[in-house]
Amino acid sequence: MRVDDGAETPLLERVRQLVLSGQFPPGAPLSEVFLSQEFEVSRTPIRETLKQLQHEGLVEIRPKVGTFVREPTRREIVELFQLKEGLEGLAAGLLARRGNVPELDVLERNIAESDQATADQDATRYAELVHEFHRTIITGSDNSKLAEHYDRLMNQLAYHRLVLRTAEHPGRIKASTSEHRVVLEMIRDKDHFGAEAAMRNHVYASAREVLTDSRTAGQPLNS
Amino acid sequence: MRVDDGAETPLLERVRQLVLSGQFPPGAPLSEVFLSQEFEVSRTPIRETLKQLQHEGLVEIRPKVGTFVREPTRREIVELFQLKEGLEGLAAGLLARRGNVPELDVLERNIAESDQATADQDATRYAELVHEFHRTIITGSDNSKLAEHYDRLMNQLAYHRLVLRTAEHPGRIKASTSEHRVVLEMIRDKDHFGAEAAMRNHVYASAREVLTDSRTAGQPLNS
DNA sequence: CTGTCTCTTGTTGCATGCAACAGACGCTAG
DNA sequence: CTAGCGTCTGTTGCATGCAACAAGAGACAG
Repeated sequence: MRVDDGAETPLLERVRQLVLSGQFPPGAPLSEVFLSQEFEVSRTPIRETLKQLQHEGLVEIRPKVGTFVREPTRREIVELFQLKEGLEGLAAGLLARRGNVPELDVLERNIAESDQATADQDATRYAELVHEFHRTIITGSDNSKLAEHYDRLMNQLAYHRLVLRTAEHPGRIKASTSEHRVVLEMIRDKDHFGAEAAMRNHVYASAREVLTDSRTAGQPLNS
Repeated sequence: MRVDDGAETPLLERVRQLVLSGQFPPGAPLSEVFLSQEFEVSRTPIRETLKQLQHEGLVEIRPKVGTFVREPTRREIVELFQLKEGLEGLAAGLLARRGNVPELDVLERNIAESDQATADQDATRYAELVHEFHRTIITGSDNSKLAEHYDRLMNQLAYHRLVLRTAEHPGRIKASTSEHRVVLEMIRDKDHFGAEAAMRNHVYASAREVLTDSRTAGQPLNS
């Protein structure tokens, strides 16, 4: 089960991508009639979709006024990263307790491929692999509710938009992969305390990277 | 900001209470027309409400078939308690870092009142206070996103229904209040590692109590 | 008696119409 | 020039109509 129901409504996905694409600046109005024309459906399903997106924190619905693209404030991003640290740490700890599960080999391969991508200077592929590593930790925790909340969190963070910027720091890349390796080692040792701590340190470090970077880069992270 | 939008729609709250009240057994159908008559609104707002409740995990919408009351499986309850442990632990740690904030005095008073309620054998009041203690930890973490996810989690757990059963174990009550005291002490000492650990231990212990109790009690926790 | 096919009924999913409201613009008075 | 007021447009919120679909009952053949 992913973020909403069993079979993700294509419409929800499409509208979400539209707002995540960034082609609407924050604060831009998303009128129901406009979207219904854009996606060739009636206002009713658009309405339902917008409510979901509001719930995910991607848009803001001002009652009787309209729906607007919402960019998280800097403070919210900090909060979300704190949560991310907690959830991923929890997941790593749970995964460590599970012993030898196939996810561990997936992580192993991920690290190997990450090394390869680093050698190839393939930043895009590297970003993908990072995402995959973290996602595997989550699914490997074997806790569907945790996964649900995590997906929700990542949607709110619009994570890929953030991580692309940091993927260009070569120093960070090396450190990050090394941290991944430590996490996996701890998990293999069934050291769930260590795994949780290592994962949290890793998330914390990457969050710091993203936040300090975006501050200087003057991205439109309002407030 | 609470669980959904700024000003909680009364309808959502009312329908949620209806399904949480337990007067519909799990699996019972919730037809839109029935609810629309029950609450004297049209099907459209009912529909939106049901989608929200599905998202909260309280009902299951089988497309083209209908909406049904959903009781979390035992496995899901375990998962939710794992999450609860993580989130509340995280919150306690964050609160500990904040130094002297008014929430600490609220917690202090809460413990005092809990002692009083214990002396008075007032189980209902005690359950309230427990809930309040945990909620204060959350708000005291000063992380609105954490609070959002927490509220969502608690809705899924239908927590009060569970905790009422455990409130009758006098031994557990004493231990629980004592654990609360330890948590507060750690927070006052700004020992965020200790606070987090203490909080997690506490949540873990109470979860164990609830789960072992309900297993023997044969509550309708299916699966 | 059992398996299958059809039909019927109840339900959802979506489109659309209408009323109510928020906000902006322009006009007027001071 | 400015403050205040009225109107007007665009938008949402909700009600309702209609088509499509799923599941169950019943009949019928084997």
